[in-house]
Amino acid sequence: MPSAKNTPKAEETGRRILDSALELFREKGFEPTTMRDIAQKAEVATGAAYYYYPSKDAIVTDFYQRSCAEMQPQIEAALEHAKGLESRLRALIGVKLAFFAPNRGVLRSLLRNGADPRHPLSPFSPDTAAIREIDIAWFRRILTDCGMRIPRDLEPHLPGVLWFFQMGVIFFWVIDDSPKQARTARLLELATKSVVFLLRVSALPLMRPLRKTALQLIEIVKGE
Amino acid sequence: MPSAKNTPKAEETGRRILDSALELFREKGFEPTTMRDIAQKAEVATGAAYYYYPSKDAIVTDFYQRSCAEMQPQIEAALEHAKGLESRLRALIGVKLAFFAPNRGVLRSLLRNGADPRHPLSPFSPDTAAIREIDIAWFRRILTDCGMRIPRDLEPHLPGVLWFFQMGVIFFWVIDDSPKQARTARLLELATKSVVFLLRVSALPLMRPLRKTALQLIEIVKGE
DNA sequence: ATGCGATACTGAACGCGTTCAAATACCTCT
DNA sequence: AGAGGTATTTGAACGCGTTCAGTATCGCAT
Repeated sequence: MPSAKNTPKAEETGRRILDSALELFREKGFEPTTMRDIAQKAEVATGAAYYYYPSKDAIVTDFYQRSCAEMQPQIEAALEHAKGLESRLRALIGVKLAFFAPNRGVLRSLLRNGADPRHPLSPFSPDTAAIREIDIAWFRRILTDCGMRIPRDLEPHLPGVLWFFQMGVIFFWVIDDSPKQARTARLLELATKSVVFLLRVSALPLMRPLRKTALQLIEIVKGE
Repeated sequence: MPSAKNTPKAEETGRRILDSALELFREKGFEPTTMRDIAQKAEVATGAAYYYYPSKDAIVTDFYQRSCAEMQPQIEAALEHAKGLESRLRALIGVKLAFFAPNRGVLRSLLRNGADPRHPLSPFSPDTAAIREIDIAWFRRILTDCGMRIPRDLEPHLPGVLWFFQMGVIFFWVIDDSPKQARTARLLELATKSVVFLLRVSALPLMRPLRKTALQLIEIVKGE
């Protein structure tokens, strides 16, 4: 949201800046597009963009936030058509990849500053906590709905772990330069299968010590 | 190597630029340090640095390459004192963390452009292939020396997988802001144990189908 | 209508990484 | 010693993201 300006005219200007930016990003990529380009296309002065967005990166963040909102009904619909944990996981991640497909390059610039939670643009930063929570809630819902027996100790962490898994897939996807990102498609297929399998066997009594170790690792990475 | 200048005087200038840069990086961080700062401290004109280094980032790359060379004997020594796969893995990774400890922030800037193999600074880029190969060779050696039975099909991929594991630890380490990076220490301990355990069970006949799946995942990620 | 405060916008300027034409230092051969 | 060429060094200039002191525009109470 372009800093939530009140008047209709201002909102219009904000949209024009966002739309111009995204079009240019898609056209020539994030870095080659200059703020002067964006302002010119939106028919405002260079500085105007900064009245609406604190930085060039913030435009991408805004795009990402809007996208998340837009995707909610699509995710809902996709989960309607898919039953079972595995196909639902695939569906959930698939919706996101399909949605972002025209803007893969834009997303890449967002993940540039990667996993450093210090950087406000990172998917792990406090600034993006709200979006992250919404995302994680979907995984939580899928897990509780699937009727599968989930070990008590693992349960609270699993949505976050699956979200992390999803981020990995998305990360691979933005980098994947195989034709039509075919490698990502194969990865998603096989990795989802594997994740569900691991989840299944993790409930076996025999697997208790292994599960406890995994749990410890999760806790270390999460930082208590 | 500062573009391999021949005369002694030029080499001296190159070193002065590198040393000034590293000192400033350590002192105030990578981004706050400007090329003008570096040049001034090295007592040359602003442009001179670019005669030796094509970019600010390249200074960090050079530092990284020199570090790798310097670490070789230390690694050799560490492996002398450690026996067994697990403790050797820990020792190998431990040497790197200890070596880079005074320059953790500098390394962070190197990993900023993270995992995009398109970016020349990435540890996965073609430009850094030489260093990567040296690194992987150590893992290969540890594996062959440890006398453990390694499944034939997994064998060619394992050094690369362990190297990837190491990169994960290093990545976690540079962003770990717990006191004295205690979390990384615990992660290294537990994760190394787990990796060796997984390797051990992967040879069990019962695990064949699981291993084949893992193999497929590795091949997808490696890109054939 | 008039004035006034907030909102929306302007464009010059800043500091950055980087480039480059020009100047200088150095070496070699006669 | 001097000419010519290469290696090194200079510092102004460029384009970028960003900032900011100012200007215009608008809604509204008087």
